[in-house]
Parts: sequence; structure tokens; C-alpha cells
Amino acid sequence: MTGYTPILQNVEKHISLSEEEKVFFCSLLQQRQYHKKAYLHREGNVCSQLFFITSGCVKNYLLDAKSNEHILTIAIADWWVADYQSLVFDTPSELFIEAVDPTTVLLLSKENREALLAKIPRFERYFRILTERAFAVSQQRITDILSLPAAARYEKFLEHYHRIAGSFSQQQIASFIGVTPAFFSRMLKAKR
Amino acid sequence: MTGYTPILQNVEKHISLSEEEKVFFCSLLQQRQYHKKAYLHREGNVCSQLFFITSGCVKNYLLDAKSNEHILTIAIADWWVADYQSLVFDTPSELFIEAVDPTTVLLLSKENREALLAKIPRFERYFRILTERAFAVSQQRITDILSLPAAARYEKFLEHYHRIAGSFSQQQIASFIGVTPAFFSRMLKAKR
DNA sequence: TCTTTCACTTGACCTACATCAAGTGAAAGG
DNA sequence: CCTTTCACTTGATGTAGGTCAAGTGAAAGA
Repeated sequence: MTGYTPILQNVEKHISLSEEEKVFFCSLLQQRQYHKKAYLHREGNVCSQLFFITSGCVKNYLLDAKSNEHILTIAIADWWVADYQSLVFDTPSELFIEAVDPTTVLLLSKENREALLAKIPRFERYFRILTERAFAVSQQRITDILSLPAAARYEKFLEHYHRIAGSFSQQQIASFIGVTPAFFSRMLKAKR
Repeated sequence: MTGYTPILQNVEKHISLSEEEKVFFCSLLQQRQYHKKAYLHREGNVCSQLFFITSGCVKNYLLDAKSNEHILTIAIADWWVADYQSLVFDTPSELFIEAVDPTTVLLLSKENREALLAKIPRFERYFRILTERAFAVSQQRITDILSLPAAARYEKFLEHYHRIAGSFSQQQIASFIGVTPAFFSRMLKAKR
């Protein structure tokens, strides 16, 4: 029963659980560890898992026609990651999920989540709240991309992710804000 | 009790309701009609409502520093719209929601939704499923913007919204795919 | 009917950012 | 200690898409 504290605390921010419920919930989770650059999920497969990050940091990205990497999401401790596009619509994934730092996760399979929701429907509320937040963040990211120049998007990145900015190479930050490494380098130079 | 059929059908795709529950649910909704170009919501206020569209079409957009319009979302019959960023985090909205066609909606206030969820917790499931879908669509939109050129984004727009493409001026389509009207006009010319 | 409006087009020019390729410098590995 | 690697830089040049401003043409108002 060790290693489940972070997720239980997270859940209990939104719903309360009896001891038996906690035990049942944890029984559905699998602990996994990934070293830096290990894949949690690869393009091509249908994504049938959700990952709760207990420590570390992962990126969710796609490779375009020219093999350029575009980071969709950065997820850190206390967040869930998955390819929702694939998970929700049962379509092959176009995304990779990769550890940026050494990372430990709790894996919840789609089937186990269904079992959880069937047995403890209060978890519907938990996931509803979390998904609404993720959706709100996602919408904000769209407005940023549509309406802000690269330099301003970088400012926002720093605000949001300053705690872990150090784990990211310039190349990765460039990919997250949506510019090439070369351009990003010049952008930084211009700021100084 | 007329006018509620579409929303009840939508809900019953995901959860089943007794007659009393239906009556209670509908009692929390307000029917509203908007003419073309009417605002469902304006920038500045905290968004405290969700709108279910029974007919018509709306756009969800922001104005940037230079007053350029950027359409975040297009919503048609059988979809919910709101500014989730504002709704979820209780922050002033940066978005407008505006009718593109004459539109009828059912309005559910945040408080009424809480009352609904408290009384009929099965609605947590309904909103969880809908939000997951909306999130998946939103993620797809980000990957499209990051990885596809404007012409390909237009193709996707046509696939997705061909039924209502006629309601949109070129300017609005340009704004949705993220280019200027002038550039969009040239893009269309190049295709012919 | 005349005129105003409004969506769209088009030309000339501009800029943010991409591409490619050749560096540099520091760290990692043998 | 040497060398390979890898992140980053930098120069030269290319391009997608932006800006501004002057059209056109059709529809809506009066």
C-alpha cells in the first residue's frame, strides 16, 4: 500500500472514500517506473490506459510528415496523461508519450476504470472535474497559439512550468511553444 | 414540456432517466432564442452558464490585441457550449459566444447544474463523457494547428462542418482555421 | 432607382518564422 | 586524454502568411 498516497490525496480533494474503497481503487492501479526517454505509449496503438504521474515529467507529442516533433502537452506530478483522442474514440493514436525525467506513474486501464466507475460511481465526479480542468487548459492553449506571437507563448510557458523548465532542453521548449530550435535560440538571444 | 426532446435524447444516449427525473432536469433549464449575431455571452463577465444548442449554430471567439477575431470553437445542434476556462476557474472570460445563425438553446446555470448533480449524481457520468469528448476534439485541434498548413486545416474544416459551412462567411472560416481573410481568399483561388 | 454597405478580391510589400548547413563548446564515453 | 556526441548557435536564404489599401460586385435600404 505504499506509493498510493499522492493519488489518494488527489482523489480526496474531490470525493471522499471509505477504507475499503481506497483499497479497491488501488487494487486497480499498477505502479510503473520509466527512465528518461522511455515511452509510456507509442503512436499506432489504440491508447487504452490512463497514467497518473506520481513523480517526474512526461511529454505528449506527435511527429508530423517531416518528422518534426510537436509537443501537445507536458504533464508533471499530480496530473493524468493519456491520448484522449484515441482513448475516447477508440482510434489508433498519433501521439507518443515519453518520459522527460525519470518518472513513476500509476497506470489505470480503460477496463479497470470502467470497473471502478461501475462499483464506485462517485468516481464519475472525480473524472468529470479533472477532465473539465484539462479541457479548460486545452482551450487556453488554443487561444494562445492562435492569438499570441512565439515570444509571448514562451512567457506563458515560463509562468506555467517554471518549476520544471530546467528538465527541458531548448529544443523541447521550442517544440512546445511551436517554433523551431533555431528560431527559438535567436528569440532568446534577442531577449538578452 | 415542448422543446426538450433533443436534450433528453442526448442525455439518454448515456444515462437513463425516470419520468420524474426528466421533469426535474427540464425544470432547471431555460429556453432562449437568439437571432443571428446576438451574443450568448460576452468577454469580461465570468461565464456561469452552459448552453445546449437545440438548433442553429454559434461561434466561440476571442479578440486579440489588434482586434482580430480568432474562433476557438464552432458549436452546432446537439452540442454544449460555454467558456470552460472561465466556468471552471471562475475567472473573467476572454471569449464571446455569438449566434452565427438564428439559434435556440437551453441554458443551464452553474448553480442549477450543481443542484442537478447533487440530486441525480448519474449526471456526473453524462457530463464526464461529454467533457472527455470535447477535450479529445480540443486536443485534435491543437495538433492540427501545430502540424498542418492552412490548406490542410481548411480540408479538415470542410470534413467536419460541411453541413453548416454555408452559414459561415469566408472571413469566419479564415478566422477558424487561423489565417487572415485576404490570405484565405488567395488560398481558395489557388485551389481552383 | 440610387446609394450605401458588405463580403470578397487583388496588388504591392512586409515579417515572423522555417530551412539548411556550417560552426562552437561542453560533456560523456572509451 | 582523445574523440564522439549532442545541445546550441549563427549565417544565408526561403516562404507562408500578414498588412494595407484600393478595387469589384451584389445585395439591402431608402
